[in-house]
Formats: sequence, structure tokens, C-alpha cells
Amino acid sequence: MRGFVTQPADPPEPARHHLRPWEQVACDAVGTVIEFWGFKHNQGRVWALLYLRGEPYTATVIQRELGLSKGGVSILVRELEQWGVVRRVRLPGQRAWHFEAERDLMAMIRLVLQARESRVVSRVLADLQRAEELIRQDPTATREQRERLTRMVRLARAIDRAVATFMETARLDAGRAVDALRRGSRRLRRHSSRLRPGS
Amino acid sequence: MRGFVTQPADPPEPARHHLRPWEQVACDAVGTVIEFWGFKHNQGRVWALLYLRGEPYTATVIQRELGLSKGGVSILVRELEQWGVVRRVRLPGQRAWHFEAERDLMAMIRLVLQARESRVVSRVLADLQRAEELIRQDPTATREQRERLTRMVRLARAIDRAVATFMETARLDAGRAVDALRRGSRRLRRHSSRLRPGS
DNA sequence: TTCGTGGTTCACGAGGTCATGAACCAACTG
DNA sequence: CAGTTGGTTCATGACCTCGTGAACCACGAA
Repeated sequence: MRGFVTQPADPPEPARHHLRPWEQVACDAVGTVIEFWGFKHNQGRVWALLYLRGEPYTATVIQRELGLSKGGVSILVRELEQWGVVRRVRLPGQRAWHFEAERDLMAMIRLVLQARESRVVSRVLADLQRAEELIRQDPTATREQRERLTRMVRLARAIDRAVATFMETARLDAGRAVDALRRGSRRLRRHSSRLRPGS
Repeated sequence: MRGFVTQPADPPEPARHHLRPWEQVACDAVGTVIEFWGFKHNQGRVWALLYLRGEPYTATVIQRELGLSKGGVSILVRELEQWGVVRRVRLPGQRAWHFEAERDLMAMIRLVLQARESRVVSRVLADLQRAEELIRQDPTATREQRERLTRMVRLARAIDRAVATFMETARLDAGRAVDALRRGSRRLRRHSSRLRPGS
């Protein structure tokens, strides 16, 4: 009796969303990537729709085109807006809000990286550094263990700085981001070797 | 009557896991990163334990140290093994399997990237290319829309190749990975500009 | 053979995430 | 003013993933 709830016995088909086949595929693809990066599938779909259509849409249209619920769209666009990948604009003569996608793909990458960065990387680095402090007060830890922990901290720090530098420069000039990556990678390289077996 | 099963009324405290404070912190930190990269928190903890301790451990010990269940450890080490970040070895005189962590941190990054890559990036690229084929058969699509889709495909392709090249070279020599990154980034750069407003 | 230990698989349950849709609020229109 | 439309919030429920612990298998020792 409970399992039937999901099957409303009659598909509502809400005014038929008229996504063309290539739009379906592309939006879902973006949804998949974005989901993989820790965000919501539908956030990707909404952005992709706005990007591909190229013009500001109202929440109602988004809802119809992608077959989402009213409340869902409200939340999705708010989140997208907070990350700066979608802008909320007033169109002259229209009283409803309209939403348009950030068009600079490089900026998109930067924003996604930024979200990940602020969420986790620096947090983890802090924890690892705390572990490094704790190990100093632990006389039972061997020298090898201290070394391995230090190695992890250095790697984390290198990644953290690489990402930070990348975002910093990419903000001003996409070209410079290349050099940032290069420098960051060189730093990474120093941590790439194994622990010497004999040491 | 069923809900009580999980609360055995008396914390078993399975021989007390004797993780030292810094190990606790470090293992959890690794768990957090790895979870963020789409894997399981406990997979990160298991690897970190093995890495920090530096010697092969049996499943039983891992279970005790991290406070996990028998079945859980079995599954976790199998998965870690499949990605090549943990090796299963027989120790002379011991009949139980022992597990040791991959020690090369750069290799770890490569393996994680590889897992992500095979799971998603190329898959998404394929979908986007399919969308590009579909749009050719759609006379209603505007020139701007075709351009935007093409731009997305090119970006995806650039990222795909950058990652692939990075892994390819990192496999042989961590140093070369720097150049791979550099070349990939230069390719990325071409897609960084906005669509010209007038076009 | 039987016991005991190491190891895997499986069904279940807890927990968390996400979308829904109703209730509600706000602002404009007639 | 009432009515309509746009927009947000919230409780609910569907779904999914992970870990558990029991059942089970394999194998070696006594």
C-alpha cells in the first residue's frame, strides 16, 4: 500500500517540458559532473539550461522546462546565485525575477574550485597541522612516523597553496593561471618521492 | 523491539582501540578529504592508519584500531586494494592476510584522479559529444546555441586530455607531470574567454 | 574427522540528502 | 479593497549509501 505513492497512477506531464534532445543530454551531462563535484544534479541542469538558452529565464519557465517543483527551483536558483554562477536580474517591464548564467567557463571552474577549497582543503590542512602538533607531545611516536606525517602535511600545504594561487591569478587573468599551475606543480613535485626504505 | 538491536545496552568497547590522539586527527582528516573526493570516509581512515603505522596489518588489527566491524573491514580493504592504494601480502609464518599502504603520495594522487576520470570525466565528455551530434539534426537551434555547446565540449575535451596526459606522464616520472599540466593548461586557456557579446 | 580462526557475503537498519507540494508571505493590478 | 501571481519556507517522504553483525565458507591443526 505504501509503494504506490511514488506512482501517481497518472503521469501529470506538467504542461510538457519542451527540452530538445540535445538539451536533455547536455543538461544531464553537466548535472553529472557537478554532482560529482559535490553539488546537486539539478543545480547543474539549471545552470546548463540557462547557459545553453543564453537568455534570462524566470523561475516558472525553469520549472516547466526541467520538470521541477516550485519550491525546488526557488532553492536551486538561490544556491546557484550564492556561488555566483547565476545572476538574478530584473527585466524592464517584467515584475518576475529572471536568472541568467555566468558565461565565462573559466570563471565557472574557478568558482567550483573555490567552493571546494573553502569547504574542505584548508580545513583538512588545519587538522593535519594539529596532528603534527600533537605528535610532538607523544614520545612513543617513532621518527619514521613523524616523517610520514610531516610528508602528508607538506603535500596538503602544497596543494592548498597551488589551488589558492591558481584562483588568485585566474581571477585577474586566465593566462597567468597557467604559470600558477606550473609553480604549484613544481612544489608538488618535491613531495612525490617515496620515503627512502633505509631511512 | 527491533530498534534495540543496535544498542546492545552495554558498550562492548572491543579491546579498546588505542589510536593515539594525533593518529585520530590525521586519520579523520584523510577520511574527510577522501570522502570529499567521492569515496568512503573509512577508506581514508584505513589507508591513513596503514600509512602512518608503516607496517602491514591484519584485518583484525585494523578492525580493533579503528573500531570497525569485521564485514566492514573486509569490504574496505578489498576496495582499497582494487584501486591499488593498498596491497595484500602474505607474511612468512603468518596465515592471515596483511595489508600495507601505498607509500608514494604522488602515486596516490594519480590513482585518485584515475578513479574519478574513469568514473565520470570521459563519460560526460561522451554525452556532450552526443549532444553535439544531436544538435546538428535540429534546425531550430540557433548559431549561438551551437557555439555555446561546442564551447562546452571543447572545455570538457581539454580537461579530459589534460587529466589523461597528467596521469600518463606521472606514471613514468613525477617531474614530467609538470610539463603535462602546463600543456594542458595552455589548451584550457583557449576556452577561457567569454562568448563575444556581438557574436 | 572436528574444532577454531580468517575471511566473505548478505539482509537489514540507521542516517542523510533531495525534491515535493502545501502553506504562507509579498507585491502588484484591477 | 480583493484577487492574482511570484516567491520562500517547511514538513514529509522517497531514495540511497554505509556499516553492522550474523550466517556462511575455507582451510589448517589437533
